[in-house]
Amino acid sequence: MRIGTLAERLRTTPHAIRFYERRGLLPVPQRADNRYRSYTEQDAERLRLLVGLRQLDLPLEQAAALAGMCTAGHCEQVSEELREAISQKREELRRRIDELQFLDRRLAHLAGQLGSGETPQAVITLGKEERDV
Amino acid sequence: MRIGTLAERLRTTPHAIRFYERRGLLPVPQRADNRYRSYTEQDAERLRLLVGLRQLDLPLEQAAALAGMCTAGHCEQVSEELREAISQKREELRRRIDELQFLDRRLAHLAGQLGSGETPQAVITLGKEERDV
DNA sequence: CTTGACATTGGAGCCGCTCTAGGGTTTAGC
DNA sequence: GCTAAACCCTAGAGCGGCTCCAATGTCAAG
Ligand SMILES: [Zn+2]
Ligand SMILES: [Zn+2]
Ligand SMILES: [Zn+2]
Ligand SMILES: [Zn+2]
Repeated sequence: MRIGTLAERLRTTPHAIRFYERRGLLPVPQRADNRYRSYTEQDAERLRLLVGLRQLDLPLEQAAALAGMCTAGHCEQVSEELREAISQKREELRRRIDELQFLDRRLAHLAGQLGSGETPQAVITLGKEERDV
Repeated sequence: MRIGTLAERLRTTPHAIRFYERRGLLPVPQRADNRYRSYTEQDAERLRLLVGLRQLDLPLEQAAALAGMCTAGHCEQVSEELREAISQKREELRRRIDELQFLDRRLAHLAGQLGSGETPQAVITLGKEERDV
């Protein structure tokens, strides 16, 4: 299978696949006579795992490592590490969501102040730094 | 005032300030005899606005542009543009928060499946691509 | 005088792609 | 057989917004 076909099947792009390869995150595939990359079903399966793990927003290196292990049959260990990674990611998500919601409330408040005639300087307070130093 | 002092007052770093300057987002400050950057209160005020706007997570270029305009006295217009930018940013935030919450639910579901003995491959479904093509 | 904190410059590194330039190859229709 | 579209190749730049590094210069306190 050629790179475009593989990319389409996994809803990614040839660029991304080549990028993973350059980074050493995927086994170097065979080449046809015309130098086109030629992927097996096993290659595809491994990449499918990698892409799937990336969609969980795991760091690329970790996603690639887990995909490699799993393909090599260490599914138990992958399962373990994955549970751990998921729990960490969920904590990170909770923090991030809180941040974004906080920012949203701040923006709502600001919009209100601007609407009632406050100047930008007055509104972008930042605490007028010097006061609390 | 030197760059370190200014950075501390605005809770940013000398690196960041020089970075803004290199990007042409801040007026080039005067230099002392020793070639150290020397900032006036007006410089500080302008940077304060920039930093404040960045904390609202406006794009750097836009934050810098608004800070410049405001410093130049076009506060009305800034106020207008800022309201618009805030409303757009809030939409973006809503979308982003939805995404993150969706991912969080997915992760929770996955953790459950892994806990009840499913293999990673089975769980990182991705729809087993071929089916819906 | 020495030590340490501060300043200077230019440039690399982070993340994970995405896109471009400048080629070569395959494929479908006519 | 020919042409045009769509694919493939490589190497490298670019994105945002800093952060950090190296190598060097400057200055205040003890
Ligand atoms: Zn496995
Ligand atoms: Zn208020
Ligand atoms: Zn103003
Ligand atoms: Zn289910």
